[in-house]
Amino acid sequence: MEYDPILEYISRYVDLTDDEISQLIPFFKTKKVKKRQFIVQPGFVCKHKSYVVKGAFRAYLVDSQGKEHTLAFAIEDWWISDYSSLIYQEPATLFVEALEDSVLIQIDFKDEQTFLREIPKMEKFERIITQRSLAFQQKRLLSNFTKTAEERYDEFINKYSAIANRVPQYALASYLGFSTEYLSKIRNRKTLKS
Amino acid sequence: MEYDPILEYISRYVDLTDDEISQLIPFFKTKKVKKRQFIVQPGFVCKHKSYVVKGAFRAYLVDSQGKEHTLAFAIEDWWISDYSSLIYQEPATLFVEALEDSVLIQIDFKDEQTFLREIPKMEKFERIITQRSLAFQQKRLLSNFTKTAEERYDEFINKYSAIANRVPQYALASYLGFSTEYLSKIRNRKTLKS
DNA sequence: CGAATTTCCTAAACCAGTTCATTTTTATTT
DNA sequence: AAATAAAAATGAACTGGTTTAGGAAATTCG
Repeated sequence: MEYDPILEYISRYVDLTDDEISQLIPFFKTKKVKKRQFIVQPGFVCKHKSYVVKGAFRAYLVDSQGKEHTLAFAIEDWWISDYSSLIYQEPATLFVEALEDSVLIQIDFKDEQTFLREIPKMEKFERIITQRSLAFQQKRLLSNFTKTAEERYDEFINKYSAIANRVPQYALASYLGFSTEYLSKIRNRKTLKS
Repeated sequence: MEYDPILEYISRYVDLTDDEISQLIPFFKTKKVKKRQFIVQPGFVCKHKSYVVKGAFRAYLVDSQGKEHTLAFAIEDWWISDYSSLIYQEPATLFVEALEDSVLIQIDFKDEQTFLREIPKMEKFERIITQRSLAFQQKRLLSNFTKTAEERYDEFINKYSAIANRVPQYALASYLGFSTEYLSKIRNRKTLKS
């Protein structure tokens, strides 16, 4: 069924009864977006969290000098949003852009507050996936501190080759925290060696 | 009472009944630690999360070149631990060290699993504070990407002067992601200006 | 298909922040 | 209070990564 992927995702962390599943389903909304469309933009409050059924996204910030910094990627079976904007319901600072024609399942922020009250197991689900995101973010911060640009590149290619092959290189460079020019230099160094 | 600070903290996010409070209290353990003592060390599984009643701590990593990188500080009314080690119950990679003689309230990881089952409101509490930590971490990552060393220093001094004045400068430099020597340079530049 | 736009690559000059080596200052211990 | 250890400052030489400016490929779309 249409919502099987997201239900399967949730069931990895909590066991929902059939009843709970039917309570939950009305809160899901499918949304299609075309390449280069934005689902979140600075200045507007982020109203839902999005689960990627098909396609690819990036969340990025444009700084005062006009440079882009990618905070997150999402492909199939990942979530994406402007997290601060969503939980505090304040204007977003990030762009979230489709890198390909994509399909999402969205959950409205207010709806989520409702079902968290109605289905306590969903509190547990939220708690667990947030804890995991936090652990992930901490690893990334440490990786940025302790590793060189080239080491971070290698690490990403190994861990997330599925993403690396699908996103533009300028997006990858801005995720890893260096310039596109330097990414070229790194890749060039590597092809010379082999 | 001994546990008032932590109960007050929890009550900012959820309303506990007197019953729930008495259910919860047996899970708290007070612990005193001396300056330079470690409450978490690499290789050992982190067994509790700690709420700081009095004192100051830092969580840091030592990289392959022997350099230290501070992931977090905690003073009164903050929490600290090696988060990954705690939630996955795997060996820690961080040191968590007391920067002053301190007093903690600790919650054992397994005990927490128990009361999360017994007191559903605590699931909500955990969910909310984890969400906030995640939002905080994302801001920090973006700040590292978009700002210069001096801007990050200024920002920290403004937002967390209480911490900045209490922790050694090498710890602050390693939190902000640059060398102690460079921190000296920044401070020197500033005192010349004024 | 062909034109326009977006993405990717190259190379030299440059700079923010590091490294190394030494000194001064401040805490801690006896 | 002296002795020792820990933390902070200084300055010169250096380097990892940026900037600027240009050209070559690859996509997109009428």
